[in-house]
Formats: sequence, structure tokens, C-alpha cells
Amino acid sequence: MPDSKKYDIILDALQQLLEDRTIQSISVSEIAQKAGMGKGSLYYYFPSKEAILDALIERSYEKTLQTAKNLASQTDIAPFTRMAMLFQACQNSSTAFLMQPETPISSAQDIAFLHQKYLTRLVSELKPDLTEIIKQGIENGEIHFDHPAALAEIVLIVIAVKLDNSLFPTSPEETAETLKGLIALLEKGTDIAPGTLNYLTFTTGK
Amino acid sequence: MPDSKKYDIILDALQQLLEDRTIQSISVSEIAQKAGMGKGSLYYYFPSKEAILDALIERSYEKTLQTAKNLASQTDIAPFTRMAMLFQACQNSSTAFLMQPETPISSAQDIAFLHQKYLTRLVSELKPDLTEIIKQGIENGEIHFDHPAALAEIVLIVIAVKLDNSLFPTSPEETAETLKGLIALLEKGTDIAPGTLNYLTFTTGK
DNA sequence: AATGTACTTGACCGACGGTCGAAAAGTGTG
DNA sequence: CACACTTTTCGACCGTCGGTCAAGTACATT
Repeated sequence: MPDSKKYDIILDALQQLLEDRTIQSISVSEIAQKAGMGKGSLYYYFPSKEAILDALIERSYEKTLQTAKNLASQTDIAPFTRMAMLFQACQNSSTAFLMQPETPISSAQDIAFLHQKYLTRLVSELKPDLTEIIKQGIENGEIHFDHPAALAEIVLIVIAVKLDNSLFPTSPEETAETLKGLIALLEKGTDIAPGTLNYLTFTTGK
Repeated sequence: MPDSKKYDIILDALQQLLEDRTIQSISVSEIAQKAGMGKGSLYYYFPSKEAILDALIERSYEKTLQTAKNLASQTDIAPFTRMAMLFQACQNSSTAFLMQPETPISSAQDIAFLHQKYLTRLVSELKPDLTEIIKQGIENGEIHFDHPAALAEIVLIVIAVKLDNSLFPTSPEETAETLKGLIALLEKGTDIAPGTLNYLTFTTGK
């Protein structure tokens, strides 16, 4: 088994570079330099540049995803509280890593790619957990709806897409309006008490 | 004014190449060769390779988008009929162009990019139109909901994401289930008659 | 014929992702 | 320590790519 510390050093280097640069503008040699090793060494640990990015994304959301997964099993907490915690965890992790503060020319392609990788992962990983939470809400009689898995996916897609503002760039007001609409639709469509989901509006705060 | 026929020849070449290849695996020289001209000529008409792709996407959905826009102004047709026509137009255009039948190695990045470009455009362009349709449904008393624009965006996002199966790959059954859930949520959440939106399930047929 | 303009071209450039063989560092054995 | 052997490091090198550009062609206009 190879020295796993080296993996993290490389990932750290890329993450650091990614803070104010785009993937395509970052060369493999640069990552190697930042990591303090030769380019060849990178290819000893990773098969390709893309694999490094994949691993970084994997590592970045490992923790978030894990806490989300734990949440689903904590049946003693009320469903809506857990949902709130789950969304909070999502947005904490999303903004921190993905938002490039200064994107000079950014050829659009790499940003798009980065965000999409994150989106896909988030939705597919969290869907079973949110489904579980919703199911318990249905059993408790707090939610009335016949398609828990579908509901989970719908909510996750909309939330993920809207929280990631670079996919369909909209003003903060418009994002808030969409979220408000989603809340209204959910509350009315699942017979839960109005206002129960209001915590969602807080998560839009930048 | 440059010969606009040349633009289309180049776009045709790329589209043809794109049918069984990925963007990143297609070199600019190849596009030029297929278009029957030198590489330099491409750069006389387009500033970059990405610009060619953008133009192709633009051209591919120009017609669809135009018919969708016309739909919104046809107030004599019932809102739900117009919505159905709009979705039908969406899915016809999406599958035809985006689905690469044989993607041998396809580095994920280019597919992702292509699909996302389409998604972004579809949602942002169609949102105003669908909003208009919904607003008229509200005025008619057929739909009861306070956030027409938000509803339009939510529906478009979910539909677009789910129709494009490569973003979050799921089985046809799962897609159908999600769509059924969306219909149920919409019908219950907007007080429209159950079954009114059933045409949505037809659009999932491959 | 001469001048100007719109268009074409492929050799060329710098940079990139990835390879490779050799060297260095680490490890176990006697 | 010497030795064999494996693991790790490395940067010169390779092929390819997107993009540039000076030279050229085609063709009006004068």
C-alpha cells in the first residue's frame, strides 16, 4: 500500500491552486510544483489529471456526505430538523470549495465541469438518505405524499441546482423567490403545516 | 458581411463528427477537414473551438426555442395543452442531438459540458414562456399558486435534468417514478384536477 | 494593369497531458 | 556492512492540440 499521505499532499496542492484558478488553466506540472514533487510522481499516484480532480471532490464531500448519512439513521430527531441539518450541511460544503472568488477568464468549461461533478454526486448520494427521512415523516403522519423517493429527488435537484448559482446564474432575490415557491409547493403538495419549511430560506443567505 | 453559408458548413461538419465522437477527441483540424477547408479558415469564422460548439448548440435549439416562444403568445390554446406541446418540443430536440450512440472512451468532461450547455440554455430561455403560460392558467382559475415564475423554474429544472438521463443516470422506471411524483406534487400543490398533467409521463418514453 | 479587399491556407508556435528509463531511496536478509 | 530487490522520484522527452500568422489567391473596382 502506497504512502497515503502523498495523496493528500497532491490533493491539497490542487485545492489550493483551485482557490483562484480554473482547472484547465492549471497544468499538471504546476500541481506537482505546488505539491513539492516532480510531475512524474503525480502519475505514480494518479492515472490522469482528471483522476486527481475526482479524488479531490471525493475527499471534499466525504465528511459532509457522511454526516448526512448519519442523520438519516437518527430517528429520534424530528424529520424536519434532520432535513434542515442536511441542507445546512450541503450548503456549507458547496460554497466553500466550489466558489472561485476571482475567475479572470475562466473558459466556462472547467467551472461547468466542476460544479456538475459536485451536483451529480450530491444528489445521488443524498437521495436515499432524504428518502428515508421523508418516509419516516410519512409514517409519523407529518407528511402526506405517495412518492417519497421522487419527492426526495425533486427537492434535491432543485436545491442543488439553485444553491449552485453558477449553473443557472440568477440574482439572490430570484433564487430566494424560487426557494419560496418550492416551499409553498411542498407545503401545499404534502399537507404539512405552512411555515414548517421556512428554514430553507435561511440557507440561501450568501 | 461574410458568407453565412460557410458558418453552416462548419457547423454541419462538427455536428456530423459529434454523432459518434466526443468534443475533446475531435481536433480543430478534423473539423476543418470535414468541412473541406484549411484550419486557418475556421479561425476566420470563429474565434475559438468552443465558439464553434456554442454556435452549434445555438443553431440546434433555435427552432425549438422559437416554437416554444410562439406557444406562450397563443392565448387561444388552453394552458395545459401549450405546456404539453412545450415539453414535447423540448424532449424531441434534446434526445436527437445530445445522445452520442457510441462513446468509446469519452472522458466524461466533454459530455458533461455539452449537456450542461444545453440544460442552462433550455431552462433560462423557456422560463419566461412557461411562466407566462402558468400565469394565464392562474388567471383562468385552472391553477392555484402564488409563485408562477418559481413554479416554472422548478418544473423546468426537474424536467430538464431528468429528461437528460446522462446527468444523473437512472433507470427508465426510476425516471418515470420521479416524473409521477412531480405530477402528484404539482397537482396537489396547485389545486389542479388530478390527471390533468398525465401527458408528462408520455414524454419519458425512450 | 494596378490597387484594395475578402478570404484561404498550412507551416509554425508554445503549451499541455502523459510516458519512460534511469536514478535514488527504502527495505529485508545474511 | 554488502547485497539484492522493490518502491518511489524525476525531468527530459513525445505526440498532439488549439491557435497564430505571413504569404498567397480570387476577384471586384478603378
